[in-house]
Amino acid sequence: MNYNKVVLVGRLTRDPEVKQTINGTIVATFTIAVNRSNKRGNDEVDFIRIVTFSRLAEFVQNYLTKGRLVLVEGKLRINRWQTSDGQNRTTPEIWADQVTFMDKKDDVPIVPEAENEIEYDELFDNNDNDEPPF
Amino acid sequence: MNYNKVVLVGRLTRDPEVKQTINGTIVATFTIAVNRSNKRGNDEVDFIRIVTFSRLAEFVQNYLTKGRLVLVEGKLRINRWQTSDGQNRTTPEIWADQVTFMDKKDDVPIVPEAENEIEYDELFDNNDNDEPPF
Amino acid sequence: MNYNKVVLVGRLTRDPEVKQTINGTIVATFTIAVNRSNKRGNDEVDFIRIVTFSRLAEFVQNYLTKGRLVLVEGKLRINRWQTSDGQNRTTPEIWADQVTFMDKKDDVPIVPEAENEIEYDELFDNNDNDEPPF
Amino acid sequence: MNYNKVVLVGRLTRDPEVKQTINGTIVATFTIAVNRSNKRGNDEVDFIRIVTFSRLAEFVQNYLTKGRLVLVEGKLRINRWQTSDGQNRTTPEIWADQVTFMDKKDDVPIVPEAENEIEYDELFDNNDNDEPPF
DNA sequence: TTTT
DNA sequence: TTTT
Repeated sequence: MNYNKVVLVGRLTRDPEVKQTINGTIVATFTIAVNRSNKRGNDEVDFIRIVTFSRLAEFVQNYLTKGRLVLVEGKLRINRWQTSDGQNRTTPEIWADQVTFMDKKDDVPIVPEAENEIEYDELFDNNDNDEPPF
Repeated sequence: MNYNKVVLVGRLTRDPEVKQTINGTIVATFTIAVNRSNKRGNDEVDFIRIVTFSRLAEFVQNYLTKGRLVLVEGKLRINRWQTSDGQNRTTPEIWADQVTFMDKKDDVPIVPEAENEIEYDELFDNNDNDEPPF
Repeated sequence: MNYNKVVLVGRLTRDPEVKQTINGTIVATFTIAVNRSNKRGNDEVDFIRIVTFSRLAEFVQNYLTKGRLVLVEGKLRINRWQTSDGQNRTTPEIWADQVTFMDKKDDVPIVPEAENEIEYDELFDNNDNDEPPF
Repeated sequence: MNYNKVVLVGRLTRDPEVKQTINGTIVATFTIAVNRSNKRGNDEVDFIRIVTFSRLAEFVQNYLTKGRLVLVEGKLRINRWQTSDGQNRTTPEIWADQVTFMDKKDDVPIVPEAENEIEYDELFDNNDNDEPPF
């Protein structure tokens, strides 16, 4: 009974950083600048940290660079942690499950999100009446 | 450079229908009534057809019933097809990749959507400075 | 207890059409082609009809043209109607409440969506302790 | 060319707090707990701060209470501020433009979001051919 | 009926 | 064809 979805379009503030977890999973992180569309200028920005894993992280590593415009879909996480002197801190970040280019540069592969890989027209026998395909 | 996302909350108008594709994939479909929140009454409704596959379809088959309130996330598809006498028709439907209960009945399992199954706290060595965990 | 949200990114298949309602409200409609990102080519498309009103319709009329890439946010409506010989038909369309360019051409005004027009920094007295601004 | 949208479903951790800005605008804030749907238990939660203004804030003040399940739609803001001793801090929050109940208690008014208030059926002259209403 |  |  819970739901958490974020969709953002913005530009990379730097090239992504890539690390590996202790069990070998690749993790790519980057920050996007999302301008707040206010009428008189564009001085307000949110800098939002994006985290990607595995196959999506490899895509990010290989193709995303500073300045590119991307659409990011994922979940908002509010990470809670402590400083060395025991103060509580909070870091927001998006765990992305989809990243799509919104600008064209060189040709770049589409990153297939995790989903049903079924071909629609192969699904059913033809029907020959006035009903929709399902 | 394309994106397609739909999020709906509404009630099942009937129990789901379950079929199988010619290669054995299970397909469960149902319609939800999504009321348009107009101020003076609630007479306007959109009846929206939802299609689910595989594991999600099994979940739908096992737990969704007429009248239940669900959140559905997926993609809008406008299917084009022809009647037997050659007329063009169009059927909108949502190919869901997530279905979540919004009402409580008996206890029911969470359906895990396809996603990164990584445990956050196992990811990295502890850091002992004033930096966030990544 | 209902919710209906659609977010799409796609290209205009033609220039918008503009009409007026019987009481003078301007209505601009257009269709966007939203490609389904399948791996081996890009042959599958959804053609989705978008409807805008009033101030947003004027923006659409003035700045949107065939081929432009836009992000559209709105509600899915399944309109039910009858043909002249009494057959039931159904037409899906998106009633947009936000349209944003995703490609750059000439400079074009931002269309302010209906929202809270409050300036953040004018909101409160300065606080001079360790608390966030609210 | 920027976009920022968040949709969350979760429960209020406390009753909302209500303040006023220096120019009289009412501001209601509250925190929702959004559980991460992990398979083996439900120990992980994100506590996400929600900010509402004006009419929506009044609705929040009058009807939302601790424990209620709500759907919140809005924009993610990463507020940057400084502590009294000059340290930089960051506070994430959602500026909501829609809040909807997801549980039923007593009957409660629908809060109309800012949008086009046009009645569909009053829009056009009747058409009596095989075309959809627009 | 369709966009790149 | 329709849910609360």
